[in-house]
Amino acid sequence: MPTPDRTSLAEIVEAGRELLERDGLDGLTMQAVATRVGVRAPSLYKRVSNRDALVALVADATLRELGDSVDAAAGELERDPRERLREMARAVRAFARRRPVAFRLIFAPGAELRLDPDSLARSSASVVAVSGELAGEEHALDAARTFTAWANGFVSMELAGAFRLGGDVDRAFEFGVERLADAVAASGAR
Amino acid sequence: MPTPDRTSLAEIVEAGRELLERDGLDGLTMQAVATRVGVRAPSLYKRVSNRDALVALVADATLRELGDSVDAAAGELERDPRERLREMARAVRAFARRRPVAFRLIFAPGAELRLDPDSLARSSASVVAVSGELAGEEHALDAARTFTAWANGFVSMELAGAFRLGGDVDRAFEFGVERLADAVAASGAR
DNA sequence: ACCTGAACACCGTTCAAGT
DNA sequence: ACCTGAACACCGTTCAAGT
Repeated sequence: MPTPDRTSLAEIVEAGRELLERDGLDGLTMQAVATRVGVRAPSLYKRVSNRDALVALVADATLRELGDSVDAAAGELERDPRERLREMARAVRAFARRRPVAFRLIFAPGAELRLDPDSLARSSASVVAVSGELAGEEHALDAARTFTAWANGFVSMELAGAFRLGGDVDRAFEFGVERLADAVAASGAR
Repeated sequence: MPTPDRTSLAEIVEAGRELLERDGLDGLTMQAVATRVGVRAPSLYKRVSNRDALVALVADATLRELGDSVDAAAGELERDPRERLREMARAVRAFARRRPVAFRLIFAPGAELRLDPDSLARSSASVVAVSGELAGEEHALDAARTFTAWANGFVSMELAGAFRLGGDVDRAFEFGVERLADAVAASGAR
């Protein structure tokens, strides 16, 4: 005899995202998620195979949101590609500040977490496009990887509190964007 | 009546490092460490205040080792700074492959982990020095941060399996080193 | 068909009792 | 002064029993 559903996968993932940001990865427990969606912990296993799978779903949702933010920042095709690259870098940094815990989860996951290739592809599409404009099509992928590595690395180090030698971190960020744009553009000129 | 020590802090940290690499952060349990050093879990609390503190000691030991590797790769002062920068980047990548779990732990720590400022300073000294040679003293710190962000970002993404769009990752790495060296050197010319 | 309480194995941590 | 067993609170996960 059927019972009406008392929760849903989407609600569970959303609860996971909120708990992750509020209480860290350790605070994302099955019991806390269950309480938040109004159910007992064992019931979660009807929708999710285990905690790691739930963490992966949370990471994937965040990766897609990041991809959308960067896409939006990339803006119109007509604009100066350097300006678009700059805006994309700022969007990554703003996103990391909005969801610091999830950002770390995506870019330095535990060994078990495998990000969905489709989500990865979507999240990098606009970076590859702008990089191609700057560096030329045959260097688009290498240039996109160089830029993405710098942006994620900078933001990760900032979140980790690794910039402790003084100096102005905002200025270092803007310095980096301009140098990266130059570097990538230079490669197109060869 | 005193009892002879059956273990030491150094031995505990070393056991933690081995377990971390072998079984991941989740495998670094107080019980596993205790077994490995031949003691019961409660005894560990004589030398370490709790598990997080032990994890921090493990991270710090790894950060110092990374700093030493990069220093060694920086080599002689007389050599071409671009070549030195290249070797330093390769040293970071080699280190990450040797200790992937610990590398991730350092660059995307959980919220609680604070790296020791002294260890951070030591590990970045030679990068700042070489960057200063390339970019000029007044841009040394910004340039070092740009380079370090790229190197750590690239290696972290590689470890996370984030480069899935095909293409040659080794080539992307070498492309990145050359572009970063150019970018940083260009800033010295202004 | 979904939900629950009970149960199991495991973990971090504390503490009184041993030597 | 260090080490231990026992205990507590907590977690992930399974499963038989309820509706």
